[in-house]
Amino acid sequence: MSKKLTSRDEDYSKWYNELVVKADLAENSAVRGCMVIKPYGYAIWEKMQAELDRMFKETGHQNAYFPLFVPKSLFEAEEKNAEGFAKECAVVTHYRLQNDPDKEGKLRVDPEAKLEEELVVRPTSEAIIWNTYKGWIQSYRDLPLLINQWANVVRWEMRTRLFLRTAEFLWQEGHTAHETKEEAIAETQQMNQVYATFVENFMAIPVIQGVKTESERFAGAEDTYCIEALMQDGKALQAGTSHFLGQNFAKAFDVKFANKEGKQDYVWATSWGVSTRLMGALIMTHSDDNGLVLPPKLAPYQVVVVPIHKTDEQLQAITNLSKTLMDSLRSRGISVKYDDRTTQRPGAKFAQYELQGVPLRIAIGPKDLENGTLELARRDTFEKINISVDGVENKIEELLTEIQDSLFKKALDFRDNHITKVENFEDFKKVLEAKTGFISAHWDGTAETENKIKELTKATIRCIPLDSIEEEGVCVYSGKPSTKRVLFAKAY
RNA sequence: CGGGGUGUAGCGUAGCCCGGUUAUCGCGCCGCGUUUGGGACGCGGAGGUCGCAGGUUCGAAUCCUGCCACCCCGACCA
Repeated sequence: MSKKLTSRDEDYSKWYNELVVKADLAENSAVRGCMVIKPYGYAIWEKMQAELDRMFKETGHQNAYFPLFVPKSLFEAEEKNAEGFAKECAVVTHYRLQNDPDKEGKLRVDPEAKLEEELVVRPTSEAIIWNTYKGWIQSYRDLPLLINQWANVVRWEMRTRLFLRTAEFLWQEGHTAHETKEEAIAETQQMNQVYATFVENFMAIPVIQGVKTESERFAGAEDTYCIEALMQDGKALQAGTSHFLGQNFAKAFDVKFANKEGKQDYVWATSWGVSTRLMGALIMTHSDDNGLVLPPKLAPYQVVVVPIHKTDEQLQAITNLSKTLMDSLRSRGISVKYDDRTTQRPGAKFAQYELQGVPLRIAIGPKDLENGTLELARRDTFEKINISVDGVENKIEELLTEIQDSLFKKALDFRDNHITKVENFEDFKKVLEAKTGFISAHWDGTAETENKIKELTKATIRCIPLDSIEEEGVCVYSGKPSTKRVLFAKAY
């Protein structure tokens, strides 16, 4: 009914869902828990993919592709990993349908076509990849093996949410093999840093780099590095993870190599991934009650031009002027869309592009034709200026940079204002209730305390920040001694 | 799988308690015209197995039974 979105303050979830649908990013599909990513949403994902892919290649990685199906026997080889994902696996048991003898026009699963061995639809690809790596690695000369795959994975979640948690999602997963423990750890850290750089510089989302506690660690990993972001509702979002897998998978899949001394040794492994969940982070970090706000580096088009006219002659003149301007902008690498639809009025177009988060909007009307000007409007601040067409390219370029920077600063301010140091459990609960956000507190290092706090407050340890300084303190819950603060928060 | 809720046009809904003849309204959609500097207006029009299956009744969107789906809160999770 209402063309406006539900306000963020009123109902954050509702706002989020409406925004995703109305900004034309994605919608729920008829398939349970799955999502249709619409062209506009996919265009943003493609920009993210392109930049990440570039960064992966710059750090020496190559792309490859592995099967969707993982035979159960391979899947269960690394026990902890299998156990961690077992509860959310889709499993293929048959390979054929047939006409149902009891129901005209219906099909049924052919009971004769049962697979010898069930196939697990990959919830992650360590198993199938490490089983393949066994054949690729014999010598230290084959190492390091630095491979990334762009793929879809399936995790049969109970409750799903557009982009943040869907039964099927798109991601990239890097899987590397190394000669030494040190090298593998360095790779794990490097890729976490790549993620942090990408998310901050490209998506304008500030993140905290850290290490997961044992209970939050990836199933089968020795150590999980992560980047954690803070959403506008004060909840944390895990935006990416990078795992040091030790020799767990090498041992499970018997991947040995001859080292320089001629001795057989197991390789050291890492895996790392980010998913379409980043789209959720993007939406929840920058958007407002008018819709999506996109950082210029991610916007499918950075500038939209809306002509305003009464007569065909005016439209023609505006189109001519716009073409020249757009050519000039495009030659500077700025993407522009020209919207001369006569089926929508200007106001409707303005509202639509605000909803879709286009960073800059240009309106050109009859008055501008006379004066040689145009109206330039910022999506993030709604600031409008009338400016001469001559030399406007410089101003546009400048504004795009400024918007990118100011989105990051705004998000950073918000994030930093929502990290609260807390010394006792009463304050812990108060801050979590009233202010929300991250809580920086001492923790005694035990899973027992971690679980108890989770049980009592729903807050989890998001990470032990990499830059956490050594300081004497006592655990916020147990009162036992502690040497470091960790970050707690309620999370998505 | 536990606790709560909802299913009426593409979307959002009224009607249901207290059964009654052609199922309400808004958005969107189609046609014609007038419009176009912030979500246009007028007139006309199309669109419905009222979630599904039974039952009660002269008559069911409305009452009863069973089933299904979805949403919210838990548990699980990138």
